Amino acid sequence: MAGGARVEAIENSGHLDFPRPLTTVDVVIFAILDDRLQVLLVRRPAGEGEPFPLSLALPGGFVDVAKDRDLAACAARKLKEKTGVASPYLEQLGSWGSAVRDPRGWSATHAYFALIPADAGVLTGDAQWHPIVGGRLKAKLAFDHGEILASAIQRLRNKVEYTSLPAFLMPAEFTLPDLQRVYEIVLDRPLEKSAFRTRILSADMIEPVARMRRGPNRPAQLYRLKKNSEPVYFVRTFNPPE
Amino acid sequence: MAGGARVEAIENSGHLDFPRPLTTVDVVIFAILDDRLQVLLVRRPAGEGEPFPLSLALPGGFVDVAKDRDLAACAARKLKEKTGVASPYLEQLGSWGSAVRDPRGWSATHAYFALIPADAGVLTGDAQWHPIVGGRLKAKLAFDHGEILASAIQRLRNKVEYTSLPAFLMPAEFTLPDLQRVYEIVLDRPLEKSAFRTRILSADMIEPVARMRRGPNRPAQLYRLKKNSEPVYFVRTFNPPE
DNA sequence: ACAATAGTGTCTATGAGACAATATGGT
DNA sequence: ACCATATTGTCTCATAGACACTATTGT
Repeated sequence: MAGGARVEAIENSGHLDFPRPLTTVDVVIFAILDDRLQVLLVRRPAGEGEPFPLSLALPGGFVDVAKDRDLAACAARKLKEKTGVASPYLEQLGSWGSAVRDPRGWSATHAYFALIPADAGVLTGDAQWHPIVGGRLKAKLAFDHGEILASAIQRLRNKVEYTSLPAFLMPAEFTLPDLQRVYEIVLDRPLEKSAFRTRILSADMIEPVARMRRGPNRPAQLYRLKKNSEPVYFVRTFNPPE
Repeated sequence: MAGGARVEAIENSGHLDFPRPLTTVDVVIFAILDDRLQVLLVRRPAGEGEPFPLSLALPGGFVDVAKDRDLAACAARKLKEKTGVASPYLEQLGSWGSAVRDPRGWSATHAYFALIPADAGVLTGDAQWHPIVGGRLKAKLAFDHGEILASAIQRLRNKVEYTSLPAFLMPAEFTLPDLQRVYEIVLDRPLEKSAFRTRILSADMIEPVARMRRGPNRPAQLYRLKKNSEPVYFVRTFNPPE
């Protein structure tokens, strides 16, 4: 911070009295629905002076210096408001700031990245799920939110290669084939069954529960995430194809 | 942005008229000097009303909405001012914002992370190198800069396990043993010679130049980074010990 | 019995770790 | 010749990929 910032006291006052950028927080919220990766988007308001009226945008908004203790709390609040989910996987994605990204002036947004289980929470208000097809969203988004979303998708795919992140997209109980399907949906390529099982089981991240999933075929063992739900890092990626 | 943010228009204008956080950019600049990883720090000014007077801090300062086109440009400017280096490896580290990190009020900083070669640039002004010993800095830093630095060290170490990042800490020409030494300094553990060479050479990130480094023993081939200096991601980490 | 999916085993390839062997300069 | 470091090779081990095989349910 502040190498040269001149802070003058109140009498000397007027200190810190230079223009400040607008400060917002936006959240990229992913879930798996209908066997697809989907992202939660809201529609911009149409009011007078609103930028990008009625465009789709990431949920987010201005930091409320009275209400938000810190950035992560602000992101968690926005997530809770839109989805009702209280303790998801939430990590910081990065920040985007420039003179031109918001027509109202120099602005910087702190972007977060959340994974929630398909069965968690209930949508509130104007938020809706939109599928990611072929690693992209069909629609154009307001501001630079398209860029932010692309960055989130890339980060997710990247991390899925070598971490247990998809576990946070799963419902409370799930089978190994379920989990593999989620990995495959995110990576958009098939994975090899036995290598997948070996990796996941030796990572010690899930534990079997006493029930099986039954269907018109051989039942499958149900698992749940182990308590300490930190993501696990594998020492190798899934070897990319080609 | 702005899903629910109530922007009150007085009629229509005067909106956006709520308190905004202070916005700064800080840069964690690493280099290898004296066979150690070092970070560039500045001393805080002592003036009236300055927070953390005379403490050590990361170089940085307020975003200048008149001068800085975007956050990355702001970070590059600050790096240039302190080191004279124009095009280093520069990536975003994350952002830290809260009501209490700066006594002057709610503030958010966008932290960047730079790697520069030992022989690049010349320090200007108040900036000085400080060694990282045992993965930590001895001194306490102003604000939450200790936390930001710790995060940068962790990110660096993490990425060094599976990327070619240390290449950006090297001078224009270097030998493979030089590069290995830098990896070892950052990771603070020895690496195995032949595995290291195989990995680096098969990554196609460096190319031999026509000269050798000569000394009191067998000469070593000099290499340089290949043109497109994107970092390379390996599919495995260096296997951690134990 | 059959279909369908769950789960295991076998074989090969790749690349890391350990460590030995060889190469090439200066002195 | 000898020292010191560079560079290469050999052997073993872990894990991914390919793919076949076995297991267990409902119908």
